[in-house]
Amino acid sequence: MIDLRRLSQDADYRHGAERKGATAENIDTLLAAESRRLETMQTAESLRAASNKASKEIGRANPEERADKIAAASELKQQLTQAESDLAAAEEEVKTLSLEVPNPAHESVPDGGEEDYRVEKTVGDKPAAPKFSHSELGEHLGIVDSERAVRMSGSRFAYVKGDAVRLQFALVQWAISKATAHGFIPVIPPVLVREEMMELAGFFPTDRNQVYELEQDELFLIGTAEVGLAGLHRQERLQLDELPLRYAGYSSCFRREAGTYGKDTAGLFRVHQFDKVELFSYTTAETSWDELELIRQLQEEIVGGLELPYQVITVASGDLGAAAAKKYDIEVWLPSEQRYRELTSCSNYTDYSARRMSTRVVGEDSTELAHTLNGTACAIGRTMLNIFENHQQEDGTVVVPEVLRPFCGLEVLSAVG
RNA sequence: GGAGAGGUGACAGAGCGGCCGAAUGUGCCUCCCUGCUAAGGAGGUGUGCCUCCGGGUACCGUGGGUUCAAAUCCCACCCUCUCCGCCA
Repeated sequence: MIDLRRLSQDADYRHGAERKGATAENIDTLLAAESRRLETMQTAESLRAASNKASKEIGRANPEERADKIAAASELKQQLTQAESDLAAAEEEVKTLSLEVPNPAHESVPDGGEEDYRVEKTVGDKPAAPKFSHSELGEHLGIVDSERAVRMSGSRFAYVKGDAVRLQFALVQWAISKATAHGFIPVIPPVLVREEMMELAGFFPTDRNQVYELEQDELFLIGTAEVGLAGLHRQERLQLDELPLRYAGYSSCFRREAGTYGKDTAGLFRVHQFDKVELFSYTTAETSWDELELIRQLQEEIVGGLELPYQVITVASGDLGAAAAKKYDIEVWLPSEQRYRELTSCSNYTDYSARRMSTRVVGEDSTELAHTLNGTACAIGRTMLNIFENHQQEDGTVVVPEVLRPFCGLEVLSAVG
């Protein structure tokens, strides 16, 4: 949720929201609704004050005065009921309209849409197309079996087998050890959550059709560990000296991938179920921008440590999503497609998400909303497939990155069986 | 899945429909006393929102209801705990 007071008073803030697609009309309508809400709230509260006062007098009144006083209080109560329903309507309107206004973009974010990102840096050499694409390689070695998974569960599922499993666990261990070194606390969150948590974490209603629902139990399968980490300190007041609070959540993630028919159908690139280590930080307003850089740096350490060629981009304002004020993506060169594909991303949500969650920081002499950030430490499936291609030798064998060897004891991936 | 108990402030734990934002105890903060510490004494100690900065208002698991008035009565839901069953 945006800061309505600031939206009405801070021109830069307002401009940031407009850069993300909120129209002047959206904003003015919202602000008008907000001032109506404040007005009706004041009316309702003063009526309630009068009503409370009248009620208290009844308790102290003589028996013979009671009837009159009750009648008078009853009259006030009717007015109050009306005022309260006006207020509820005004609040509803503000709530609905505020969903249309995204978290303002940071000044360093370029204008434009999906294509208008800014490349911040490029690292590593881009290999030529490999002998096997990642999906061919998986089938070739028998370590990713999509064909049988179709029988089991349908398209966009896979059996991961043999050395791919060992590689997966090595990646998890490696990523978590890197994150831990930066103070991130490892967490395994629940993968099934209530509807309310999906809303509070900002995934509902927007991404509702991307989420699996277990109707019988009214629970939802998370699409990322971010859900559990964002909700960890809901309605809590964090102490300034315990910040930043950093978490690295490891979980399976489930996505329906609605509306992606025909895209990336082969291999592990886009599947309904995958594992991921997700970073999440709670900070103050003063430190969140530094924290974003820290997360990005950690992500680069991970991707770079795996010796994958990548570029870092700053996502343009129109492609940010509602919550992010700024977002970096790390895109890895995928040799079979001869282009960069997204592997990780990290965002500063500033206070937008914390406002909805009511996560606050108690300072020296004031309490303010926390700033939250999140980022991918390692999307296992996608990282593996990037290794399959970028570390593939001319003969089609795949060399395991140095840093993972202590964790899996493999130098080269072998075929199953 | 079956049976029962319960959800009140940092914690423990009271609370007749009005004088309850809520006793009391512990903890915490300030001060006094005191070689130090402990003990003892005095005062203070929740959060959100609105504000003409005087205040006002809301919150006792959540949401409804009854009433002039609800922590207190009614309904539904959620959660926790105990026992039994099942189980990685």
